[in-house]
Amino acid sequence: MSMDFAPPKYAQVMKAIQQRIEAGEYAPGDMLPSETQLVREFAVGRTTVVRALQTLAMQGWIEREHGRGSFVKGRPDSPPDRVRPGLAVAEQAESTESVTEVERVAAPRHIARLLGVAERTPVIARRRVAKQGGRPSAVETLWFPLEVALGTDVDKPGPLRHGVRQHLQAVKHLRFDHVTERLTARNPTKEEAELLGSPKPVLGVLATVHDAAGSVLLVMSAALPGDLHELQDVYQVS
Amino acid sequence: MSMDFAPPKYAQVMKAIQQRIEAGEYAPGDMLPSETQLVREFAVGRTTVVRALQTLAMQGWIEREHGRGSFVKGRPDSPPDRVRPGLAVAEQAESTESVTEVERVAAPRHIARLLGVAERTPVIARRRVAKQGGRPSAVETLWFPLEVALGTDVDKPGPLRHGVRQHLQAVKHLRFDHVTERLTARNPTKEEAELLGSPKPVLGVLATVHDAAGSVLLVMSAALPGDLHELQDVYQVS
DNA sequence: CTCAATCACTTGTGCGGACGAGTGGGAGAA
DNA sequence: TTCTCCCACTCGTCCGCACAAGTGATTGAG
Repeated sequence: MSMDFAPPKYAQVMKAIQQRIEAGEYAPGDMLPSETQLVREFAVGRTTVVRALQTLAMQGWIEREHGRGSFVKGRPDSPPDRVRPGLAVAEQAESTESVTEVERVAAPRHIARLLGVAERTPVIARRRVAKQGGRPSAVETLWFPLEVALGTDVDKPGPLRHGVRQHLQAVKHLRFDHVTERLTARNPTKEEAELLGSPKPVLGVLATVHDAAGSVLLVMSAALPGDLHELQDVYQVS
Repeated sequence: MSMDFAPPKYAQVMKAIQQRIEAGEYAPGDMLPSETQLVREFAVGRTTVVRALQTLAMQGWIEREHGRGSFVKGRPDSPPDRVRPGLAVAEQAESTESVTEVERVAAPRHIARLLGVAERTPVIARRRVAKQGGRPSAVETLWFPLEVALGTDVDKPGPLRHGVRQHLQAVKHLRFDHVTERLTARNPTKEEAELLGSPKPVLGVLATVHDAAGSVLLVMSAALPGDLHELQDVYQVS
């Protein structure tokens, strides 16, 4: 029985209206059908219609005027997507060959500083080699404080099929809140060069993942060969 | 009788919760009182409390988890400052020594493609070497289509004291709208290495500056030595 | 004709109730 | 002891209803 869940009704109403706006059926400036009419058309309660309309208004699709009606504004423009290598790494599912090493090691100085622990404190280091078309395309190491790793599988060599973020949230309710990312160009370390099979310059990424309280959940360091990776970013000029 | 209207109850509830979050009474990560408790405390219906909480969640103050509770995230921050080397370069004032070369040259292929002109079309190349503490810290080249450069000083060797952006806006009313930026790690070209005085890997930045209509105003290419530059970025996890 | 009251329509806000589903802990069975 | 089931608690959604308040056209008194 793989019954797919129907989306909530207010979302269905929203979607229908959005589609009509995009299709031009409701043109900018037009008045939408009144709440009462929508109630009849979609056969739902007014609560539901109102919630759909108010959400659309908050998202900028429409404008509502007390006593007059709801009016189409058009598709709201959203901030363009950005490249976030730090998050992508934590999001990524792992495959069997990607995880090469998981150990408990003394934290190197720069990692310890980012994790907020004393130098040489034991931490979990989880190293992975990402591949594209059979060739290694990146070397990534995830560093976890012991408190974070405790009771999870991040300190076990098996691949995490749903990615680190999902895993931490599922088993320990740890939620990612924000990421601090530092990026530079450097030569790969000898070890990275071997794993990558190339001594060419790499993008060095150092990302710190925090929870809502600001505690550091993990640090990610990665080497992305410059000839394979290009980070793109589009932004508005204020 | 100038009775001020009381704000709606859901807004009062929102405001109260926001204030408690700002005051630290509800700290990030904390669980908020349950809907039922808030109903009792504020003496309103659940509809009202739910609306307040859902609005707060949409605005990023809190996070709601089905079956668990509502949790404080903190004051929603405006998008954090990002590093935008592309824009910084155009914004920067030039000093006497920084501009090394201004020529009219045939556009190299990759630049021509970004400018949207045919290969080998003549364009203006404006090269600069940025310095920090007397040492060269970056090599930047700005490429302008002739139509853009016409009537401006960007094709003249004198330094632009207020930066390229200001200059273009002042003399030709050209306004920057958005920037597309591509970033990678590479070895410096022979020329760049000489100017920088070092063969170490560099961050290669290629930025395209557009106006509101999408036309390309200029392309910027830069080499930022990895040992001198680190780009930092902080972002919220959705 | 002018103007004000009225009325039908719109959205804004609010309540109480209902049922569903996810979570987590504790009681009880194995 | 360990595991499973159950139950209390959470939020998610939806309904019907009610009344307030803004808007604009119609009506009717003057």
